[in-house]
Amino acid sequence: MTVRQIENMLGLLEFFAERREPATLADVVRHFGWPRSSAFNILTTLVENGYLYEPRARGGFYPSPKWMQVISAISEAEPLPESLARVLRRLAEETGETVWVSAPSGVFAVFLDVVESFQAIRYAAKPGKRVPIHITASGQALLTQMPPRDIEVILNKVTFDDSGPNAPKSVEEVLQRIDEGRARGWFHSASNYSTDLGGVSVPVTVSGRPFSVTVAGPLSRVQGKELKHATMIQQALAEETDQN
Amino acid sequence: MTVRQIENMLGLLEFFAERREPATLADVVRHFGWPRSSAFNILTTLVENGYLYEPRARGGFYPSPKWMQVISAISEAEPLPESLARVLRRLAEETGETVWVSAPSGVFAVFLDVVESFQAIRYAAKPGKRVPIHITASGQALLTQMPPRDIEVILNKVTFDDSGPNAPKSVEEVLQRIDEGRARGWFHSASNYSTDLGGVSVPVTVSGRPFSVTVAGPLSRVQGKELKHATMIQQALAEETDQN
DNA sequence: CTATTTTGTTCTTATATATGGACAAATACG
DNA sequence: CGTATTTGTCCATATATAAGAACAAAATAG
Repeated sequence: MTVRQIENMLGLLEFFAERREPATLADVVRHFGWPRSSAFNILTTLVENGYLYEPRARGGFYPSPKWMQVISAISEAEPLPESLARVLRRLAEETGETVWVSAPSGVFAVFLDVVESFQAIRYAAKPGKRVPIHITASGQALLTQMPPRDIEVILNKVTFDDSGPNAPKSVEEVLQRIDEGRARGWFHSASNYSTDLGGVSVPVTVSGRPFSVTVAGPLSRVQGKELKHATMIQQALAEETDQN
Repeated sequence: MTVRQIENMLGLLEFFAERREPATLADVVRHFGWPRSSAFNILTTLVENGYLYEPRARGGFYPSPKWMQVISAISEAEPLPESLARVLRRLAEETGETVWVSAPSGVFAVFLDVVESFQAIRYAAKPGKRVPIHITASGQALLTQMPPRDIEVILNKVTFDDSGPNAPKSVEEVLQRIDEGRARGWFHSASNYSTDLGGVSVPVTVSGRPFSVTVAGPLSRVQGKELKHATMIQQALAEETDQN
């Protein structure tokens, strides 16, 4: 079961991130269609805890710097390695496609950082996006770095429901693709999950944590470039990171 | 009424900010004493929305970089003016006391940024802290920058419940102190709100937004230094900000 | 200055949901 | 390798709470 009020408040945060200026109670109500009293309760809760304030005296609410204080404490403790950020920037330039770093999260791979392609037709994704770990290139590149026991546990829980046309259809097929990818040094996907999306992913371990770096775009544009992209990723990783 | 689930999730965030490493469901339950199923629901909600992930495959949950993405979008839009940050750092050094910038928030003044004194006995405060706008020096320095109409509306709503020994006791007294402070160029408080706390605050408007800069510490240490501190704040503001 | 509309706030109750308990899966122990 | 313990997940229902309605205070229009 999901907690509605938490989703509401995440929605509110994203609302402010887009709007980028204070909003009144009425603005919030208009945007979300929430009952006034409910919106009022949400705003009040945030205000009383110091996470929302009224910058210009009766000119609406806006998230306070307290967020920054808390979040930066959190992300300084377990930061995305700077080397991977460099790799992303470099690959974005070299490939012209959307590139990202993922990490495992249960039966999913989460995107930790994304640099979107500048091209009009591109794979649009944001940090926090999750894709099934077993049928995507990003995911398989993560799985391959785990001890067999962990892989087994995770694959025990996956389903093959939301797969694309070219996705593996059983745990055995997944294990086979992992073996292939491991031997090859990179993983690829062609409409495994999102139709018409093709991508190449390379596993990398930085300070003991498993990541994968992926380059992806519309199939029409990336097909045939798998080896080229894989090599670019590997080279970028080799040159930008020390401990690998 | 306050929304419990939102407070829970703020608590969770602060828990991670202190802990600085992944926590399992069991860790969370132990810390908060929540029922397992409830904690599970909260974690699940955050995970499904991409705000929490499992960095090391079955090694607990941790907030994802998605927080950073959203929060930095928010705080870039309405940042604390860099000039005020400089003022704070300088005053912290010069005075050796705790210093902060506040902004209005309804009947409260919120602390936007704080630099705590390094001394053992000091006023300890964090961004997000709120104090009554009408009985504190920080608050009065904000009020003095508002049009009379706004002041009237705000003072209509205040109460004199949680006042310290030296606090003004009526709206008239507040208005009088504001007049005095405005004439003097700075506001001061001696046990107005927190007993034994003394402080001096100076109003400043940056790009149309009202702020106040405050220096405060234990009464025993700051008493008699009001004018000195006020002058230091004014000088720092004059030298570090252009548009004032 | 008065009437009208908008915005913020309080309260009660029907309704959504937090929770206890029961289960399953994984890990630790003997 | 079998048993005990810990951890994660599901579900029905008693309980907390979200939301409608009604009010008050400001802002805006006339």
